Amino acid sequence: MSAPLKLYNTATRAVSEFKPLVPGNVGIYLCGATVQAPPHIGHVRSGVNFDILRRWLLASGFDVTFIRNVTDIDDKILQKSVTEAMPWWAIAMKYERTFTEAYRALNVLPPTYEPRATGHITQMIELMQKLIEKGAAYAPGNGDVYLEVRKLSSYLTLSNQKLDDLQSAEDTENTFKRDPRDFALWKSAKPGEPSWPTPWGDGRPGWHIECSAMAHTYLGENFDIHGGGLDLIFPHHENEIAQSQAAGYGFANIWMHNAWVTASGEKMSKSLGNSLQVHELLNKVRGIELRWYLGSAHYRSMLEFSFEALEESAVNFRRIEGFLKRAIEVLGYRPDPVIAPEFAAAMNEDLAVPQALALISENVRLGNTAVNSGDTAVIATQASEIRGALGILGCDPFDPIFASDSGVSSQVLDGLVALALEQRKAARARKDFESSDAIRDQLAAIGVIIEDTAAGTRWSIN
RNA sequence: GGUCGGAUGGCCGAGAGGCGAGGCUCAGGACUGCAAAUCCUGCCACACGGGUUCAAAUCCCGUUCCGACCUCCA
Repeated sequence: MSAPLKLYNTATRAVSEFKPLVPGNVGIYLCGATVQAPPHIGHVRSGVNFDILRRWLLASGFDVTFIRNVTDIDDKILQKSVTEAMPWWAIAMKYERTFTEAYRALNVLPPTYEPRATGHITQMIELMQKLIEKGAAYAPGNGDVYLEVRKLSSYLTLSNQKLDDLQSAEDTENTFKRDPRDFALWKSAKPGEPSWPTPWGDGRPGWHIECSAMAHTYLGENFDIHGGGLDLIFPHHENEIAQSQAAGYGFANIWMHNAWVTASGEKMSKSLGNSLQVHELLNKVRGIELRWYLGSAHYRSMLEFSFEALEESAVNFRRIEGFLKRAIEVLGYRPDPVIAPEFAAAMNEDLAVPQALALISENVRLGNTAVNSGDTAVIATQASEIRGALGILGCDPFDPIFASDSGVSSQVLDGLVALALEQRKAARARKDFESSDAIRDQLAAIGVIIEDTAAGTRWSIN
């Protein structure tokens, strides 16, 4: 490829050339879901954004090891366990499935591995042991284990804060901390809650330890990219860095954070709560259209959600899809995906998807003009470039994951529509437009849209 | 209080000293029996006040407004 890939690094607040630790290989750790509720579109925006990164790295010739964790134990899961009267592990699995389904509906590639927190207790204990040995962490004796942040040589470098400037936590009930800013690596067992044995007593993981342990397990002491939502910078990622570096690991080279989905300017999870769940929106638009929408803004920009914007975005996508369908009808085959140099240049500039979208629009325009004039060479070129771009964005309509059902039922459908179109054609031939329009209206009423073209009448399902 | 990010045409959304972003909507036009689809044309915006410059949405200074995080939110 021509120009090198450049990425924004939250740690340096700058866009710089991406150089993997091992040439040709990229290790990515993405903070995945805490499975305590079904995913809303903010969750999957993160999934989609990093999926685009992954696909682009793959297309650029890298081998990518992509780790996306599932945090299947935390306070809220335990709360849900009470309110939903189910074991905590059943809650976790129930919601993990909803995430898996959402990712699948949006064509987010399955990670190379998807570790669960509770499957890595051993690694967490090892990490804590190391931290205690090095004097970075302490076990006050009640079963908790804390990281002593005052002792760290550096802390809060990612969020650029000063320890003393932080508003102190309100809950002063915890008297086991040496400093209110120390955070729990491990929490002592409370009655009725799940726990695992450790040298310091029975308990369960704190929030941050699992990611450090799992990233270390699968990607090693140093790896290339760590990603997640903007809101994870502090405390989650700061604490991951603190733990890992105190243990002597280099940890992540580049930190990437996606911005939120907002509504009326506010972070969606605040203003709309859980109302924008993925499965709800999939009743309004197809998965490929929702993905197109979520991927269309730059990953570091807030995406201002509205149903109108979603619908507009879907209309835009259907125009692209419409050209591809027409192109294939004219050509008689599916042009193979090709990565246009301009598209590559845009993607290499910190994944400038909006610029890439403008290029696709140009491709569509040129392609449609070529369809009108019958210039098959141009049609093929434009269609190939569009498919190449859509493939990276995870929105290729011919991706099998988006394939609509085929088989017997669609054969019958083809036949029925063809029958109706024959009738209409006959009516038009005898200038009986009243009848022909009636057929068109009736088809439209059941969701079959028809278009008369120079090459004949084509139809599609609305 | 600390840290970080915004403010762009009716809407979404890029860009970042001069050269049209793009999409959606809308208004004309071409094509069509009429539609639909498609193409063409138009709508020329950058929170406010100063300044620098031949030239500022873009740089500098100041102001206003909005949002996020501050120890279990993507």
